[in-house]
Amino acid sequence: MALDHAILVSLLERPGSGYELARRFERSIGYFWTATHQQIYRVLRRMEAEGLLDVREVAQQGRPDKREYSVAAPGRAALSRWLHEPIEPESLRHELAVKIRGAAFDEPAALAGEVERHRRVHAERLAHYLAGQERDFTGPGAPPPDPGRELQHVVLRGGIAYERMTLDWLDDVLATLHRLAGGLPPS
Amino acid sequence: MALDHAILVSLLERPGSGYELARRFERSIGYFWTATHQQIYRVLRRMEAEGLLDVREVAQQGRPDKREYSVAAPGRAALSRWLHEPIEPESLRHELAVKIRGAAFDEPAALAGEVERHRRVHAERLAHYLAGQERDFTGPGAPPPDPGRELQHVVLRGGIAYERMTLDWLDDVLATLHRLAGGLPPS
DNA sequence: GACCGCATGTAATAGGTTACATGATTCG
DNA sequence: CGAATCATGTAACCTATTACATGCGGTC
Repeated sequence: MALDHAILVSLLERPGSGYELARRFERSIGYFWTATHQQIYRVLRRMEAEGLLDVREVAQQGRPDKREYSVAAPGRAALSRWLHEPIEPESLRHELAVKIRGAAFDEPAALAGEVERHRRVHAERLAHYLAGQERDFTGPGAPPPDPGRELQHVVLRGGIAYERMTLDWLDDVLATLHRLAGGLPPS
Repeated sequence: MALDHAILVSLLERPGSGYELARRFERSIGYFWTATHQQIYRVLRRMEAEGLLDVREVAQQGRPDKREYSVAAPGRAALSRWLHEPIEPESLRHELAVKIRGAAFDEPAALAGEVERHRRVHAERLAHYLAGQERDFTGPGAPPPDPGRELQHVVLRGGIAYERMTLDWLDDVLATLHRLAGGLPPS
């Protein structure tokens, strides 16, 4: 049920439509929780029916109308209850690692291209996070800090640390694949 | 469909029963892919029906019989095909990060206990990985390296790097929560 | 006698992805 | 005129989790 809570947090940070939420799940919130628009619309309907959210139809000029959701009192209470419950520390789910172990039963060197592609994607994500950090937190035009922003920043620092760690690890993987491919480079 | 491939890799590394696979998914393979026994039994049945796996009924003394699965030729081909397909670099899914951002709308300090609990779990995992590394790869009794083991080792190093990064990040989170709780410590 | 480990499953539900569908407006 | 963006949804399917269920053998 964590999508429910991610939506509550995002709507508390700023009310918005399903479409806007879907876009946030491609950026900011999406750094650590993903969801597609189909899923978001489904959950929004359910949460509205459960009385956790309020809706306001907003007419717009030059654009389709939208349904702007905001968090109702019971929604806030539900979030608060969840925040005080313990959750299970979660485990990784890393498909590429399955491939790497599987490479032992195929040509290990054939995987290098795929690993390099992943490396590029992670390098882009890191650059994107760093730009966001500069823009929203550490740069000259950034708004002054407050508790909510401090917490957003520490989560972003987690994303940055994750991408840096991943890049280092993928370099290790590439070096290992090259070593296995024959030429042992000088140690 | 990645559970299928994780099972193929694990059975190629060593044939085994559903029960044994479930145990491996709590250790080694489970470092980067999780699955419960219910799911594993269901998928094994399907993969057997699809001809990807062979089964052998093994009678045991003092224990229930078991169905030992191994990878059939079509299974090996399916794995090889998958290894040559690109996969999407995946995104994090970190429930604790949702909680941290949500803490802005509750008492931030109340989250410190939960974060510390997660920190302890990750410290235990790191210790467990390091012990496994010593036992299986770097210690004196470890078997000699071969390509398959090198690849297992580089995946384990990824798990170690992940846990170290997570511990550092959780320390950052705790420091941030304490700072928000009032006393600004000397910088 | 109670509990743990080995071994296998079913059933119900929840969560998530993919494909399909519609319709307006703006930009090149 | 075509493509992209804004905006909302349905339907089918697949994947994953939780709860329930059984039975033997060994250990405390």
